[in-house]
Amino acid sequence: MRLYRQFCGVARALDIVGERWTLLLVRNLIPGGQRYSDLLEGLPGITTNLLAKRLKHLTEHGVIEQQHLPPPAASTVYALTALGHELVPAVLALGAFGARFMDTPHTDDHTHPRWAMVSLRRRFRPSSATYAVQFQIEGQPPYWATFGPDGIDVRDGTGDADAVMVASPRAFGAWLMGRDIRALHASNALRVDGDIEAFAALGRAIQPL
Amino acid sequence: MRLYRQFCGVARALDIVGERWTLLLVRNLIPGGQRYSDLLEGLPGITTNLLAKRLKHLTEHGVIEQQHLPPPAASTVYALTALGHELVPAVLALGAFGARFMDTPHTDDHTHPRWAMVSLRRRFRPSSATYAVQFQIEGQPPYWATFGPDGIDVRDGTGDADAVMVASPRAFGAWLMGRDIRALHASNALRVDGDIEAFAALGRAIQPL
DNA sequence: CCGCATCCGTTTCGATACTG
DNA sequence: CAGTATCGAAACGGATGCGG
Repeated sequence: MRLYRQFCGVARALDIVGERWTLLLVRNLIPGGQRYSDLLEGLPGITTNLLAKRLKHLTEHGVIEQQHLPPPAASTVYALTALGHELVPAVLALGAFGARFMDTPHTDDHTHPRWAMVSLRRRFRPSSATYAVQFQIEGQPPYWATFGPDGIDVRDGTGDADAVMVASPRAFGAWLMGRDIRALHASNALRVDGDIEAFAALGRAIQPL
Repeated sequence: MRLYRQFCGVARALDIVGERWTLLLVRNLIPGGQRYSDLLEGLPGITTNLLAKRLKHLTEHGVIEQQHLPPPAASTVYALTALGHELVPAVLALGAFGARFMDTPHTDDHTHPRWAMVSLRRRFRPSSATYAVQFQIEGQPPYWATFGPDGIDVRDGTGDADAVMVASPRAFGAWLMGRDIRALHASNALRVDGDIEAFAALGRAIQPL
């Protein structure tokens, strides 16, 4: 791999995460660690050899690490290290820039709930009320989010929640694009168990794109 | 050029500025527009064909534009558009990440005062006092900075200043690395005309790397 | 099936030479 | 000064193989 050899923070960062696919790989790990095959599925178009190469490269630079889950999980996942999490502001800042180009939707674009989950971190504006919610999106691992005056945290997993959304990726996407949660619930596009006001509050706190 | 084709802000951003050299080119334009040859000099290692290609690509996407300066300047410069300036937070965020790898200085790294000027934008912590200063670095175009409680602005050019630094790139670098301005001035490493307290205040407001 | 490694055609990049 | 043209080297994309 080629280095810029510049005594500059931006160049140093790009020496590590400037190659193709690398920052998207980091993006997908922000909510939590993932297995090799999960990453392949979440990065449509990447090839297996390149994914392996990027994983090795990021591991060597301390951005990610392999975590061996205890039995009976019997699986290893790649997860961001503390250093890797320092990249989150840069990923979100790039997302904020790129978001303005999302109004022209190329028809054959891939979509993925995980990318939208990450985008919540920059679209969220602190709200007065504090809630915890759970997302059960069809075909996806569960996501758990807590939000309030201090910001939002979205991550893989489950936990105590004021409300649980059970939805298809399509219905989840509609809600993220601004559709009212009560209207979606009333039309049976999705189901909410618990205090639906939690999702209504979150919806109001999310900025367009 | 290859697109990721993902409906995601991060991917959209990388479709535009994810190629090699592109974000470094943007970095060099943050203080102000530059000519083709200025960019070549400020991006050591880039080749002329690649610079031309990147300039065309960024122009097509509205990130930069050619500005034709009025006579007698008789020159055209490439400058960030309003859209291009929206990339500044992302560039600075990457710089903040990469800065932690600058403690291991590869001996053959290139250095450039312009990169350091850009880094001031993220290293500066709002100060109580408001000043305007001018940098006259040997072999470099003049830089003008204003700073105070609201932050800092560093850009190409000249203006009313409380103090003017006349220094070699090396002395300027020493000051940026934390050396006291009065000590440097006393040792004749550089010259300060005007209120030296302006540079002392700026030095105190700059975080290490 | 998961987690890669290998092979190979295509694209991009880097180095140099050259032109309006 | 401001690029364009050419060509070898490296990176990337796609398919396939292979051990646990």
